[in-house]
Amino acid sequence: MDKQAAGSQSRASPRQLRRTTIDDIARAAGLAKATVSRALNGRDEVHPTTRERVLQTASELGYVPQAAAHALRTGRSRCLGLLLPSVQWPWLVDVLQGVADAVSDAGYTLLLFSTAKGEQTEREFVAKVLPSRPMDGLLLIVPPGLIPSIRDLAAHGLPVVVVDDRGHPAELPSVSSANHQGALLATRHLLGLGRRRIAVVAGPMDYGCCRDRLSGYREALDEASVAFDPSLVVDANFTMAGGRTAVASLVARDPTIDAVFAMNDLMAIGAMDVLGDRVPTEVSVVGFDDIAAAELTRPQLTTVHQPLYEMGQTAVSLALDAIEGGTTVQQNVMLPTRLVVRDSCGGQQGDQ
Amino acid sequence: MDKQAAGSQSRASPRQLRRTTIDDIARAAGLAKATVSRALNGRDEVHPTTRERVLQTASELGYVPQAAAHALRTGRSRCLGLLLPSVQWPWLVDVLQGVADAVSDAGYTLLLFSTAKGEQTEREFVAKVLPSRPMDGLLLIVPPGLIPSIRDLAAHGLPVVVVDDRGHPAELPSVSSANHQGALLATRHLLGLGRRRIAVVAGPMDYGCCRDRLSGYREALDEASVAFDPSLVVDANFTMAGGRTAVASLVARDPTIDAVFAMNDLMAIGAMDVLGDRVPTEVSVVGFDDIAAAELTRPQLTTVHQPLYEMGQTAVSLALDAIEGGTTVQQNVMLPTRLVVRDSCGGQQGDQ
DNA sequence: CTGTTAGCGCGTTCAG
DNA sequence: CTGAACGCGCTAACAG
Repeated sequence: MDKQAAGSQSRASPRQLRRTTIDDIARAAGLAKATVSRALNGRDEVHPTTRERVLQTASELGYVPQAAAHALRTGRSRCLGLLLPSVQWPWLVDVLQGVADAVSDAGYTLLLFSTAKGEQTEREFVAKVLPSRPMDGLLLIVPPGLIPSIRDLAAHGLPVVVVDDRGHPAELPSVSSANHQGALLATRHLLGLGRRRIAVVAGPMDYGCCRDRLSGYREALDEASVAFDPSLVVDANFTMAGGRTAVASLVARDPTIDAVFAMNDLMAIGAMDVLGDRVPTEVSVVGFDDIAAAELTRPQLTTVHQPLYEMGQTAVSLALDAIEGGTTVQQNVMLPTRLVVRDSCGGQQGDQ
Repeated sequence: MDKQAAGSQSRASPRQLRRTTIDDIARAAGLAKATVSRALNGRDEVHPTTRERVLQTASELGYVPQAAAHALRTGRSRCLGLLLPSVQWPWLVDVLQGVADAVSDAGYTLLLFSTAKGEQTEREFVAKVLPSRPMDGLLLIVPPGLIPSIRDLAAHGLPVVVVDDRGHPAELPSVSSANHQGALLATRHLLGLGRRRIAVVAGPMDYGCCRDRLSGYREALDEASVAFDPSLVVDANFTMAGGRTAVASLVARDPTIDAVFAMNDLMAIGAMDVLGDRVPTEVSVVGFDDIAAAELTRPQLTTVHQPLYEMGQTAVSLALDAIEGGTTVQQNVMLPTRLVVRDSCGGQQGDQ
């Protein structure tokens, strides 16, 4: 009994027409399914004439391979997953766009997972979503905490690429930017302007990027023979509000501060908020990331540019290499940063 | 070379290479695949004891259903697609987060497609990605141009929800915000401040939202018996740069302008750039969207708040209704807007 | 209530 | 070079 009998619409509703399958095109071309499959995928040798006939009727019938069937049979879905905390972190959108474009260029589909809803979401992701294997590779932009459970999955054969934070022993392929170098440039710039009491508004120190940025700061200080003063470093949480309270308490207890190096732009903006008119004449402020908003503040924010879009692209190509090359090539790519001088430090154009 | 090799230890080690299938758990529990499937999905009546046994051994074996197989068999993938121009439009990230959270809450997976790379990408999406059916429903945030081809797909049974722009005859389910009302509130606010020469920096008029915002502006003018002057309306493209040039040319040819209503925040910020110190004393500026950056400018931008996150959530639930209800319920949801008074208009706190 | 039997659409053995 | 089978993992028809 064939419920396939296309003629009889058992349902009255205007449901979709039956999709054309390789079987349809085989019948139309007077060939076998197998031949059609081969011609379409170019896997085996097929007679040029036959191949042409297949391609012809395939396009006539408007054939499009069915993702689910292909995935079931081959075990690969041509999907890439991206796990991130929240798209509302401004620097993330550029990475995301880079990922999205690269994924699309490669003929893949992007699966987006946000853990904004908290740890519950993370656990579910690791326990349920991941093992259902809806993706061939996974890009990770997450706080350090989640990584261990992910590493297990990587060990089971899922290519994983970590973006932005290689604070963890670099066991996983990763893409980061030159955090140390960026902080070095920023601090040198401040020192070049004559600043000596340079406060640091730090991010959480379990982030590798934060540790690297701090070491860059210290290296610049060393170069200039300025002593490192731990009391000038205050921890915050990457938010504007965090930057505000950090700087407020900082200047309250030490009025000699003449510069602020914030480990991201949001905190730098918060700092400028608190400092008000003292920026840039009395106090210089420099940020990190170069998010779009850095041009919106008055004065415009001098900051360390991270090649976020390119980081996204690179992460994708690393994952694709691992997937298509089959090899889990261990690779840790670091992209350069550069200082973008705007108005929040005073002085004239300089550096680079 | 031999991926089978690991099979030797697959029994002893808890990290089996071969994924456990419904078949494994059937064998382990001494039941048939079908029974296991029923117990797991709760579709048919299963004896409580049996069900318990199945659940038990399933969790012992660490069973997780395989997405591809389920999708092939059922025809549904529990995936929702989101098509958008570029995540770099600031207002979009809030919508995106709302979508991402709601999709995840529903136990679905989010597929993200960006057409930032241009029309080429759009065509490929409609021609290749969509018909491969990797998703059960599609959320659309796009320029008006793409809609027609999408409507065809909707007619073939794919639930589609349009976000933000219902300029097209409302044939598709949609989520929008009260654009007319928002513009009305904004313009009233300006008029209440004594402004009479209110320029409009418009977006492209093929967007329904822009037409609605213009009509709101005009209604407020009518209420106040202020004549509508077409020469005060200038088209721009939703960007900061566009806002700058629009306002520059506007004030050049008409120095009497005492307010600017920009149809989005980016253009409003561009306007403030050009107007400089004249804001807010001589010229008031009001925007639309209430993006995060609206609080970053000095003066802070007074603007019309759109419930972007909620719009994303709502779009998802509309799509889910259509998918799970089976019915293509025609629904057009409009969420309220409100005026957020900050500093860019001068005067005192007022209004709504 | 449960087991048996068929496929979903595709790629990949095997024969010919 | 092509065709006929088989099966990926799962659910939906029928029996029993």
